[in-house]
Amino acid sequence: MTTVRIPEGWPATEEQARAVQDELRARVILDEPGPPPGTGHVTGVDVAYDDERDVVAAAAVVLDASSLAVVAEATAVGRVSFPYVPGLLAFREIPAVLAALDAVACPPGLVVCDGYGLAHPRRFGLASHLGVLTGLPTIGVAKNPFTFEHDAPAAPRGSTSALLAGSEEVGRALRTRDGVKPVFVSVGHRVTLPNACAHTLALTPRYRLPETTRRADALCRQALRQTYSV
DNA sequence: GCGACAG
DNA sequence: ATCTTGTCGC
Repeated sequence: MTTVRIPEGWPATEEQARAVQDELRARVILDEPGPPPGTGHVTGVDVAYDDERDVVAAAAVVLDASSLAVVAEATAVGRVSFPYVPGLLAFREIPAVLAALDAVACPPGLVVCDGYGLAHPRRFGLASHLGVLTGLPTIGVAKNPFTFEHDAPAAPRGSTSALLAGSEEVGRALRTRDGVKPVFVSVGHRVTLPNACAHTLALTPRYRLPETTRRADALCRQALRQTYSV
C-alpha cells in the first residue's frame, strides 16, 4: 500500500477544475483503435471513501486479458482531494488512482474506469482525464446513464443502443447479461467506441460489471476497512 | 430559482 | 460513494 500525493496546483474550486478540463480536453486521442480485446493486460481502477474521516482508498488490479487472472495489484490511501460534484468526479478520484497505478509492478495495458470518458458535460470525464495524464488507453464503464438519453438495448447479451447527448452519440448502453440492466460504455483515450464495447464484453463472461471493476472495487473497499482496524 | 446529476 | 437484512431466483 502506498500513500496518495495530491499534485501541486490541484484545483481547489469548481471553476478552476472546469478550466483544467477545458484545457486538457484538446489532448484526448480518439482516432486510435486501442489494443485488441483478449490480449495483453487490462487494469481496473476504483476508489472508496470515508468522507467523515477524510480518507480515500484506491486500488488498481491488473488482469491477464485472455484468462482474466490477476497478474498484479496495488492500493493507495490518503486524504480526499475534492468533493463530489457531478461533472468533476475526476478531481476527486484521480490522485488516488494515479498513486495506485504507479505502485503496480507491471504495465497496465488498457485501463477500465468506473464512470465516464467522452460521455461528460464537457466531453472530458474521468476516463478521458486519466488517459491524458498517463498516456494509457482508457475506457469508462458506468452503472448509470448520468444525464444522457438512451433507448433500452435488446434483451440478449451484446445488444447495444446509443447513449445520446442530443443527437451526438457519446457512448453506448451495452447489455452484458441477458435481460439485465445494461452498463454504459464510453471512450476515454486512445480507444475506439466499438473496441471499448468489445473489451467490456470480454470482461463480463459472468457478471454485469467488468471483472476489472469488480476486482478493483473489492480491493479498495478492503484497503479502506484496513484503515479502520489499525 | 429548482431539480437532476458518473462515484 | 455510503447507510443496510433478508429474500426471491437462476
